[in-house]
Amino acid sequence: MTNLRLEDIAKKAGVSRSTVSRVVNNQLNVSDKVRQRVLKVIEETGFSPNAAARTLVSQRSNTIGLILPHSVSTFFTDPFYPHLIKGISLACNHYDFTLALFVAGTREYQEKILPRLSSRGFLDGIIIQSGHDADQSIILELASTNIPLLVAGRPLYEDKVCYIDIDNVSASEKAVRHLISLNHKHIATITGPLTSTVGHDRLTGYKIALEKSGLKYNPSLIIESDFTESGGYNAMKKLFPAQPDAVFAASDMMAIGAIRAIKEAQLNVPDDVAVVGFDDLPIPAVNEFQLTTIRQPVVQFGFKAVETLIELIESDYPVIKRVLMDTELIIRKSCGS
Amino acid sequence: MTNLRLEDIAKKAGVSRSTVSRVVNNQLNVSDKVRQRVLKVIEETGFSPNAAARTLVSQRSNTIGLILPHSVSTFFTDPFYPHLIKGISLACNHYDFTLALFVAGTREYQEKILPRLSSRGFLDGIIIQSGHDADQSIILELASTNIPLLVAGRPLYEDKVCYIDIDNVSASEKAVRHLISLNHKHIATITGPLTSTVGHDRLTGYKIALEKSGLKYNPSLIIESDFTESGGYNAMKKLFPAQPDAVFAASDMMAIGAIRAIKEAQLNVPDDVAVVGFDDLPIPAVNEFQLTTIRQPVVQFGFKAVETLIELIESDYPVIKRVLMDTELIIRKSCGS
DNA sequence: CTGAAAGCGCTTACAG
DNA sequence: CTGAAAGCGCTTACAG
Repeated sequence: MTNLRLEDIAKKAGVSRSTVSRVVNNQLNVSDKVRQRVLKVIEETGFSPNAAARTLVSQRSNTIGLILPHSVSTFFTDPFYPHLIKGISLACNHYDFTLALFVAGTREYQEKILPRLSSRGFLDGIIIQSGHDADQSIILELASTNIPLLVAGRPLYEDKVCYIDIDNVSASEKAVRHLISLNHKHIATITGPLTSTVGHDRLTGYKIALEKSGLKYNPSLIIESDFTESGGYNAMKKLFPAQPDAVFAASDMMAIGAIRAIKEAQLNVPDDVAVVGFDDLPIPAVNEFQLTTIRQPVVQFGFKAVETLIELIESDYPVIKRVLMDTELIIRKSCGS
Repeated sequence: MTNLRLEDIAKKAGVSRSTVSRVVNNQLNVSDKVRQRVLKVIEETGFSPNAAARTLVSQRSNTIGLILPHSVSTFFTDPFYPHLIKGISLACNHYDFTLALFVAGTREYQEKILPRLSSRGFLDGIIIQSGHDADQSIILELASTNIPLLVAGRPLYEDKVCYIDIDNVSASEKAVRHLISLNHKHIATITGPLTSTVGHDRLTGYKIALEKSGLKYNPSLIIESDFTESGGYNAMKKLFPAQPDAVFAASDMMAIGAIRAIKEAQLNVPDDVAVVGFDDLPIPAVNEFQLTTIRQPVVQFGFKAVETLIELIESDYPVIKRVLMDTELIIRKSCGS
């Protein structure tokens, strides 16, 4: 564990530096006798090779960066992020990569971080979690560094970069179709911010479902909100005049807020207003309200993101990749049956 | 942004490699004329120095590791972690360090991660978030690698390693003293797991407060729990027979669970049973119940942890550091006035 | 103020 | 199967 070099191990084992290197890297062209001798010395000394030297010569750091850009203030309330990080960490451990985490916070920090991100020989690839319009410039900047880049969340200029996302459009369509199949006619939606592609895509799914089933599209049944509980509550209050018999909220937190508003209005869920959410958060409230919702495979999403990035890293020529992940409709009681 | 080297910039600017290096590193012994010329070429080419080469020669990676060990299943529900990560990230950005995150998950992964952690030339220092008994072996293992190590959370063998922690003992003492000052006589406590130093220290503070004020120590007023809402709820139910007039819960979530149990028992908070929590979580429930609690400076804690680690890294000889951070009693209505 | 040279600790053709 | 040597891209005394 001290500052031993390959050279020192070589001397102790009575072989050359090259041979020790081969043993360390599990190459086969070493006689068993020599290998054992070298392994013994390594064991005894606790030697482990210098990562920087390895990176320098092999041009591979086995490190990937995860960037959470400044628009992520929900980082602290939304269980999405811990789960995403879990999935990414699992995959990094599995594939022997190290994860460098960058919480950008503000534009100022983005600028401080950028040089570090783009310095050669540091990161083999980068995942940036986004989907918000405000992050598009940093995405394009990163894309121009030639370091393999994967956007987690559909970016605005999707033709320029590789990305992975939940299939928000068909997930939402699935949720709304379920409401339609239960014979609801006046289906409202509370959207996420339409400055983000997530917000946008979930609204698109809603529209497609209506269209396919021949239901009328009614603008007064659509309220833009912000993914939060209080946002959902306020949005629901604005929806009452339009007399919806069902609501598709683009997040569980908004669904929970909406339910609070519905109950305050002395109405019943699901009899007066059916509610479907989105996320399937592992929080007590989702259970308490028996929320029907869309389950996002967040951990798998993170895992798959790393796998996809590694493919990009190992590909010899530039490729454009798109990955969309399927979701599952979880039927509970908030929309009747 | 392509694979330019110092050498290439030198050639384009008509100077030596050494000079370019000096300019890049902002050293002063370069004439202004030459500096400008070099800077211009750097600007035009988008050159940025190779991090691995730099690390190799300078023996400094400017990267620190944060390890979240396997006992951290609360990672996904407890806002402590995102806030900790925020503080650590802020400090890393500020001091130009990069954060490598290791979510150990299981013992198996701990073993996979360990070689990477201890490989020379990769991390300048390591922060391990812990305080749980189960993590002691990995802490001791890391301590033996000679890489500067800071434990975030008081470790079991505190004489062997550097650590930073919230001052849990005096925080709890402060909380319980507050209850005593309000004339409560039968003060119960719901502790965290006593297999963790946090759980332990908060209980110690409780005992000290009682002792100092001459109140009798009554074992039936102490229930061990697990920091969760349902844990607090169940613990409170067990406490009723002992007829407490106040409860100090070692976490806000447990306090909220306790309040639920108290209300179910048709009792009133704070008139029948006063409640004090611990954390001051930024969640709606804390506000809703007007919970009197101890505010932990979690973001500052993370920031300070990085600063302390950097001191360790920059110190020429091994030192043992201890940092305890102060807390604040936030008085709301859950314990009367 | 500037440059030539050594060296950080590895990997990997190349030769034997 | 094994070793000598070159080279990855920097920094930093040393000399001028």
